[in-house]
Amino acid sequence: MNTQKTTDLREFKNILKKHGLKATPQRIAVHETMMKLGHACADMVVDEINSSGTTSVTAASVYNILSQLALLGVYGHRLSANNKMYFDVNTFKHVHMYDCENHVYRDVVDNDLMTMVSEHLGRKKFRGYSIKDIDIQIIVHPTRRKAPKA
Amino acid sequence: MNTQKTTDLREFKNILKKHGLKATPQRIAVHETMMKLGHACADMVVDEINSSGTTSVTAASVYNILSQLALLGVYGHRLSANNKMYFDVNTFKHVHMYDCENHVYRDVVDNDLMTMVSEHLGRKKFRGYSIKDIDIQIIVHPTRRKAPKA
DNA sequence: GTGATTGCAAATTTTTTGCAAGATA
DNA sequence: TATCTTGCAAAAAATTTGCAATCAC
Repeated sequence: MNTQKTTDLREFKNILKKHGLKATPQRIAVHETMMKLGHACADMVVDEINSSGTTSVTAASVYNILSQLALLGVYGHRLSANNKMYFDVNTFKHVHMYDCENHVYRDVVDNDLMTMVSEHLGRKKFRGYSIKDIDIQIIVHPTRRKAPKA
Repeated sequence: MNTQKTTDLREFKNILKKHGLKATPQRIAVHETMMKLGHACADMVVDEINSSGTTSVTAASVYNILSQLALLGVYGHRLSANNKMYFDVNTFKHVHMYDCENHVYRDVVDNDLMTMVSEHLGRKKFRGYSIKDIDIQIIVHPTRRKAPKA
């Protein structure tokens, strides 16, 4: 279970160094974009970087970079209902709110809930398995007011 | 939020009829397989059906059938960490246990937990959104000792 | 300098689509 | 019979891979 956070660029470079990874412009750009977007999938990051004009990346590199960082635990990651891998700069223990119409994630900080659930589940035994993580997602949809849809 | 269950074949046919869908051998086979497997993704269903010899289906049809049934709320569905859509015959409100090594889902019936979380979240307000569902997943990995596995 | 990293294009994997042939009510 | 469904093959969409060129250290 991951409980770290990496929002500072300097710290990010330290993490890269610590893992023997080079601080390439692409990696920096990806991380800056992730810090800006919060939750994003590869194509969003690619577009954001390439439209900013400062750095240029290919999709393949972004996929590699994001996966690698997720593997190191620097990012969280999850598959959304629209079949894309979303990465999350914030690896604090938190709940996700997922807008299933617009495919947007938002963090919900609710320590009471996390604690409550963790403690409840900690009391249970799952024969042959160890709990690695607990994932809580609140699936929401925008409260429409005008245009009640077809 | 879905709270129904469809494990009976007769009831399944009624549901099809109710929605104006025909009780084709393929749909029956898919549902029987889903009842047998509990949680499965399209390719698992295809293999299971085609290896049983009784009925034959193509992948495209299984994808269509499963998606359609999920849309009707007959099945639940979720994307797993190995990037495949898993369907779930059981649409009772329940928690999922996900073995992230073998990519296997199991239902965990824990009404206390569901109630606790629902009540807790019901008290919160999410501006502009309505809660559609609450998804709790316990990500586990096998406690290697004597190879639990299937 | 040298090994890590990127870019590029092609390959893989999962899922979807269009349309003709076939089955169901 | 009229329509819904399936099968087939090709198309899409997301992600991965192989390898040469390039860059960070």
